[in-house]
Amino acid sequence: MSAQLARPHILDPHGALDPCATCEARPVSVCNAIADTDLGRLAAIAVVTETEPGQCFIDEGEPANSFFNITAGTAKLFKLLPDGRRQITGFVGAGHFLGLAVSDTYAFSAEAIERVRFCRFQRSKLRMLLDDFPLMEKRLLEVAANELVAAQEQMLLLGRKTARERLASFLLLQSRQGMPCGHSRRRFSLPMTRSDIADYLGLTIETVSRTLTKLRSEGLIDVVSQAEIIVRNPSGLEGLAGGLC
Amino acid sequence: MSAQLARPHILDPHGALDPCATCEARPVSVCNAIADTDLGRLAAIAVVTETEPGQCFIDEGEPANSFFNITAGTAKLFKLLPDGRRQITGFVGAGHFLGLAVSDTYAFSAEAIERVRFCRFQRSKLRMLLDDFPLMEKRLLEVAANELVAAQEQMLLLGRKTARERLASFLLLQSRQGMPCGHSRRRFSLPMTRSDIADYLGLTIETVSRTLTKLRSEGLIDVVSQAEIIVRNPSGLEGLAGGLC
DNA sequence: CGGTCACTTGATCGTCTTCAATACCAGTGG
DNA sequence: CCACTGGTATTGAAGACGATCAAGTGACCG
Repeated sequence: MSAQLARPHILDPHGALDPCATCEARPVSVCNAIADTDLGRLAAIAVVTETEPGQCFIDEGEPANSFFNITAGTAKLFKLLPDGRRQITGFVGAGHFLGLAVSDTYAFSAEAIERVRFCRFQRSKLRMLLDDFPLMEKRLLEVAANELVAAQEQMLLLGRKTARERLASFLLLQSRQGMPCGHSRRRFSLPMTRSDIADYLGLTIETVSRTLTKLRSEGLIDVVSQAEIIVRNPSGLEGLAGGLC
Repeated sequence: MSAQLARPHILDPHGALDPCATCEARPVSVCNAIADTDLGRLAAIAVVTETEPGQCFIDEGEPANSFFNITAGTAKLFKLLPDGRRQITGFVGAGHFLGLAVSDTYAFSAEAIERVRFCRFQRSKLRMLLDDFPLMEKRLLEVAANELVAAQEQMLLLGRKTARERLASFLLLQSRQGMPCGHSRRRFSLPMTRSDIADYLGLTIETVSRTLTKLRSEGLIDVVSQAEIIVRNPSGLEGLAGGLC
């Protein structure tokens, strides 16, 4: 018998540390639908992985063998046109579940912006697990429903809002990122580049840059550094964004 | 005792005709996750309703008390900006389930294009029912996942495609409407107006009209009547649409 | 036959894109 | 310490695509 580490109370039956029990993303993730006592089963099929910034960990069109659950860092999801035009469909952080599509290939690509850590689940294994934990399936449905609402909001932005309105909406969204519902930060930093913002808002980097400058000159925001934003006039921004809920 | 109607074999225990057993939308709807023997419970909480074209049956921002399941006709889903700009997020037909949002108010409005028939379910009642039929919850998750994929495709369209490409994508989508996966019709009719198409594609009616004329003059399509389209060159359209899966 | 409504077509305009130059910043090596 | 480099962001000028404004067409209907 090999030497045991300390803290045997968080060892699972196989003698390894249970990563799920101590996972900092659990409170904000679908995993919280699984009781502590059953957490070992989830941990048993989770493969924790880390990626460097700029690294792609999901490729549109490839066979969809895995589900993913982000536990740290930020990634961008995007779709490409044959000629290289790109649409970023979302920025995802800790707690976000990926790969829900029913199709047998991924419908989008995912690339790490910051260093990203995630759990990878083999689809077939997770599906079996879900059969035993209907509560988690319920949570997934909730999550999917919320994402659908967000997607519709983004369609409104892309189809009908001006560049100014898009930037205002985007900045407000970022200021609420990770905050409890109804709250926001006045000061926050953007982990993504201007190019990412442009491809998320259906604009060019030049228009993003120009519009940010304009918003700054009007006193609505402050651009402390390239990545650092301060919202000077939240209600003004909200007015511009046009009733983003 | 009151007089009985004929066809007693499709009477449910309460003596009313079971609408679900004979529903023509059932094969294409989430209801097919419920076994024939349990169908009475679903029918018991379904309120069948019909709406005239142009009538709104879901209003964005109103308390979300009901789920809906379209059984006939076509409706448009849309969001509005305070100044009246509109983005149509989808056209939905028989089998489509509405109201999945977790929020306590609707995130979009729905208006009948053709005469629409749907089942209305009180949210609380359907939620209780779902607890007893996890298979239906599974189906809902599948449906939501598929809609999410479609929404991302639409974001790509709205954010990065030109007017020509948007029309091409839209026409291909319509030509596949209601067809088994991988199939499409060469000839089909559009139930919606140019204004609806414009608000779905993030364009104006003038641009939609002009672009259709252009596609016709190039021999890609034929516009038989205002509502009737024939695809003359499917692969040409697909090339334009740019890899719509 | 006049009215309405949806659609089409034309002319002009404006927002955002494209192309191009410049600024900024961190890292590297002389 | 300072030039050099590569990547990212900003700013400027010109151009294009789609929007806006406006007029005309055709179908349907009372």
